[in-house]
Amino acid sequence: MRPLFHPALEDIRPEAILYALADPERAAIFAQLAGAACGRTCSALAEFGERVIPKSSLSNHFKVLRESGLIVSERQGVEMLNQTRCAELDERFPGLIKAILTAYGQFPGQLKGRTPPQ
Amino acid sequence: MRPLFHPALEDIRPEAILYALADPERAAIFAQLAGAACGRTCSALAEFGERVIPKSSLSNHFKVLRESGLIVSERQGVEMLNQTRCAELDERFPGLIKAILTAYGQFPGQLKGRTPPQ
DNA sequence: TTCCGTAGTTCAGAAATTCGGAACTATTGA
DNA sequence: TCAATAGTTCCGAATTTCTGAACTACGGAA
Repeated sequence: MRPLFHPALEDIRPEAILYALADPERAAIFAQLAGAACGRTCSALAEFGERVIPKSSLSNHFKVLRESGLIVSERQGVEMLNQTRCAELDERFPGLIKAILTAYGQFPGQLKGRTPPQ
Repeated sequence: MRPLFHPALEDIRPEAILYALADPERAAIFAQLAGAACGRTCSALAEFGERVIPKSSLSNHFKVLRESGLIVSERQGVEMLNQTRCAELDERFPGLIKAILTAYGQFPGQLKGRTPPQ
């Protein structure tokens, strides 16, 4: 298992962010992470409406989000804890993440992940 | 030659916009259109740094931009005049287009299209 | 220490998408 | 009618995406 790669803030590229969030499943995962108070595991975000995302696909989604610079993942025992890099990102690309999440937010049917438990 | 399709404003989807602009070539084309005072033809935007974009690829880029709702294309004699739908889009997805163009703008090497003649 | 269960990663082949040259269509002007 | 220009469509090759199956990593129980 190779160590997880996280790009430095200055290496984050806009096209990678747009690519990562152009997939509604990934956008839903990211939106849930952005809405959660604390980090969340991969498997906690495996539902997208009716569909249960296969775990290899889910793993790949997290990899894309991580390597594009949108999230940080940290191993916590058996699980991975994932968190957004929203604050950093907003410094680098002002308004970008918020505008994207707002745009998706206008499509109630679009971000179909399970509502995070409070 | 089938007639050109342009989605209605309310049918424009955020994932389509992100997908279209996740490609640096398309983003460069769009940025130039956004910066131009008047509409521009396809062939006027065929350069991306060193590379000359093949015309079938260029045609496809314009199709993707058009069908995602980012531009309108109108035949003007032999040519096509292309313009952005920035104003409309900003109403629907506030701040989105500007944030994306600003993000790309931070990478001088990224948007390599030819500078439009004044 | 070994074994088991859970969480996530990696691999590999199938399916889908993208790329771009060549052929085609549309329009204008001679 | 013909030639030239601008852009589109077609289609095969190359690349990318998807996902089941096998694998790795870690923790807990005995």
